[in-house]
Amino acid sequence: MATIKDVAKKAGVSIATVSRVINNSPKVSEKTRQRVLEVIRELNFMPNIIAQGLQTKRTNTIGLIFPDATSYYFAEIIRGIIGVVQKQKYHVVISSSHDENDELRTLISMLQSGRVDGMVLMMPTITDSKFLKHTLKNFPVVFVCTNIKTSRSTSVIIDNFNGAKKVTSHLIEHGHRRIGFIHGSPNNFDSRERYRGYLSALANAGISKSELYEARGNFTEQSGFNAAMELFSQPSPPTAIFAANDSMAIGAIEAAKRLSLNVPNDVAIVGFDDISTSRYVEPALTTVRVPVFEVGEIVGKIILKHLSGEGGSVEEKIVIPVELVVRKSCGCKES
Amino acid sequence: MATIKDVAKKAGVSIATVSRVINNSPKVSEKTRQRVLEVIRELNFMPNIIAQGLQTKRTNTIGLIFPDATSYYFAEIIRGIIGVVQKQKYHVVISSSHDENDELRTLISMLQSGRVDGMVLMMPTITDSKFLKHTLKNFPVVFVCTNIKTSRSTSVIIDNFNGAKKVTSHLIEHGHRRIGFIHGSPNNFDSRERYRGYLSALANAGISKSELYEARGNFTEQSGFNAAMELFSQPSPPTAIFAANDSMAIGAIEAAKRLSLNVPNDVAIVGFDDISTSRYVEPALTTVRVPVFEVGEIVGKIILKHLSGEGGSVEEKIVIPVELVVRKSCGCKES
DNA sequence: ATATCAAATGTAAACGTTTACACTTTAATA
DNA sequence: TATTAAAGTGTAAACGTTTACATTTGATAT
Repeated sequence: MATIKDVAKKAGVSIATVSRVINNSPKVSEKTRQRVLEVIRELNFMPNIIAQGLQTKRTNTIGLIFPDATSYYFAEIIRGIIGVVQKQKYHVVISSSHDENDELRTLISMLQSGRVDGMVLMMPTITDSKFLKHTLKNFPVVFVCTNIKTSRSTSVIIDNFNGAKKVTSHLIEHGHRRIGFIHGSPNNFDSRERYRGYLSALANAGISKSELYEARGNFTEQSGFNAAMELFSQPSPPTAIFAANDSMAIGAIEAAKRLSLNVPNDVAIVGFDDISTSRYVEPALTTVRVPVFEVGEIVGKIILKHLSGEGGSVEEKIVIPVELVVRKSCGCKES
Repeated sequence: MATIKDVAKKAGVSIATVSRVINNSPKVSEKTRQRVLEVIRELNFMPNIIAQGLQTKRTNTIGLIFPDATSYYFAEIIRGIIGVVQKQKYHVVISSSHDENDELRTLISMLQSGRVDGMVLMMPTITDSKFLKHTLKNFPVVFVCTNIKTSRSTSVIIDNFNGAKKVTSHLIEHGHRRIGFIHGSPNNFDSRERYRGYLSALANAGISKSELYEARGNFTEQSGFNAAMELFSQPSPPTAIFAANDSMAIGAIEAAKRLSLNVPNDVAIVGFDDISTSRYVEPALTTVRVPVFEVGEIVGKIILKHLSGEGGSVEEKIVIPVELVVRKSCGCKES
C-alpha cells in the first residue's frame, strides 16, 4: 500500500505538500496540486485513516450499542442512523450487548480507547445512570428510548405515554372496563411509560386500577402467550388486553385462540409498535405505529450535530409522536 | 485521558515496561507488573487503540457491507456475525449501500484506508467480479450469498437450488402442472439459483417450461402482488405459484384474495425464507426455512478463521442446508 | 538592481503505541 | 569470589499522518 512518502518522492515534493493536497489546503499552487493528484491516482494512494486519527484525534466513527435481540425495531433504527451518517463520511461500529454490565464494559472501552467520536446508546433498561453520567462526561451521546441527560447528550424518545393512553382510551370507548395490561421486560423504559399511559387512560375514565389485570412479559411472543393465559384464568377475566408491544399481543391472540375465545368479541387485544406482522394476524392487530426508521434518521442527524461542534444548539430531548392504527382486534368493523 | 507515558511516570518505569504489562509479556517481574497494574487502575488508563493500530497494522475491526434494505434476513445475519466476533474482541463496522458503485467505493475506501482487518460482503447482485477480485487480492473476505472466489475468501451460500427444487416438487406432488415463478431482483444470485431449482424440478417431472408462467419482481411485497396479478391475467393462469421469497409470496396471496381466488384451492402459493410473518398470513405460507441467524454465526466464525492466520485451512465454499416448511398455502391439510 | 512581502514549500516534532536492541541487575555455577 | 547466563528493564526508532514554524521562491515596488 502506498504511503504519503511514496507519493511525495514520486511527485518530487515534501510530504507536507502532499498532506496539504489531501486536505484541500489553499496554500499550494495549482501546478503542484495537479502533479500530486496525478501521482496519487497513479499509485492508488489513500491516506491511512488510522494515522490520520492518531494526529487529529478524530476517527470519523460513531459507536452504536444495542441490545442483542431479533427485532425489527432495532434493525430499522440502525438502518436509519447508518443512512444519515454515511452521507457525511462517518462510519458506524455496532456492538450488541446482553445485559447492563456488558453494555457498560463495551461502552467504556469504545470511549476510552479512542475508537469513536460519539455514541448512540440504546439501553432501555439502564439502572445505574450515575455511573453512566460520570463516564460520559463531555462525550457526545444520543440516548434512544432512555431518558438520561449528560453534559453533551440528547435523548430521543418515543411518545409512549400518549400512544398508550390513546390506545387504552380506544378500548374504553368500545365499552371495556376490565382492561388487562401485559408488561414488557422489567425495568424497560418503554414498557414503564406505556404502563403510565395505560393507567392515565384508566384514571381519566374513572376506572380503578386492579393488579389482578396485570401480568409480566418480556416482549417476546411466548411471554405474551403466557401472560395472557394468566389473565384469562382470573375469576372474572379482563374483556380487553393491552400488551406493551405487538409481539406479546400476537402471543395473547394465540392464547385466546387456544382457549377458543373470539377476538375481538370475547376479548379485545391491542399492542404497540406496529411491526410488519401485525397487519397479517387474524384478526389484524390494532396498535400504535412508531416511525422507527425516521427515529433512526433523527438520531443520526442529532449525533452529527453534536459532532459538528455546534454543541450549544443541540436539543436536550426529542419526543417522537406516535399514531393510533385501528384494525380489527379492538372490535372496530372493517374500515 | 491518561496515556502510557503518564502511567510510566507514575509507576516509575519506562513506557516499554508498561506496554509489556498491557500486552501480557512474560518478560516483566511480578512485582513491577503489580505496581503498573495498580497505576493503570488508578489512572483509569486504556491503551489508545488507534495508536496501537498504527504500530501493529491490526484494527481488530471487521467491515460489513450490506444492501440498504429493511430485511429480517440481513438483520439476523448481522446479529449472528456480531455475536460471534465480539466474543473475540473484534468490532464491526457496517456500511450499507444502494447500488454496486456505492458498494465498491465503500469497500475500497475501507480496505485501503486501513480501517478493517477483513470484510464480509453481501453483494447479491454483483456483476463486476473481475474488478472485485483484483482489489481484494490477498485480503480476507467472506462473501455471503455470492459465489465468488478470491485469493483469501470463502463464500457462504444458501442451498437455494435444492430448497427451490424441493418446494417446487412439493407443488408437483399436489398435482400441479402449471406452476408460475416470480423472480426476485434482476441479477440477484439467490433469485437465479432458486429459479434453477424450480426449472430442475419441472424438468424432473417432465413439465416443459413456459415463459408465460414467469413474472419479475424485486423481493418486495408490492412487486409480488403485481407479478401475481400479471400471472393471473393469462388465458390459462397457473394453478400454483412459487415466489422467490416470502414477501413476494405474501403479496401474491393478497393478489389472489383481491381476485377472489381461494388459496390454496384455486391457486397454491409458496415462498422461500420463512420470515416471521409467514406463519401468520392466511393461509399460513408453505416455504423454505433458511437458518439466517446461524448463517451469520458461520460467517463470523469463518472470517475469524481467516484473520487468525490459519489461512490455508479455511474452506473455500460453504453451502447451508435448507428445510421445507409445509403449512397450508400449498394445499396440505392441517397437520 | 534592491528591498519588501506574499505565496509556496520544506523541516521536523508530535500523536500514543510496539518492539528490536542494548544495557543492567540478579541468580546460579565454578 | 569471579564468571556467566538469564531475567528484567530502558532507549530509541518506527508506524503514517498533520501542522507550526522556518525557509525559499517569485513578484512588485522602488
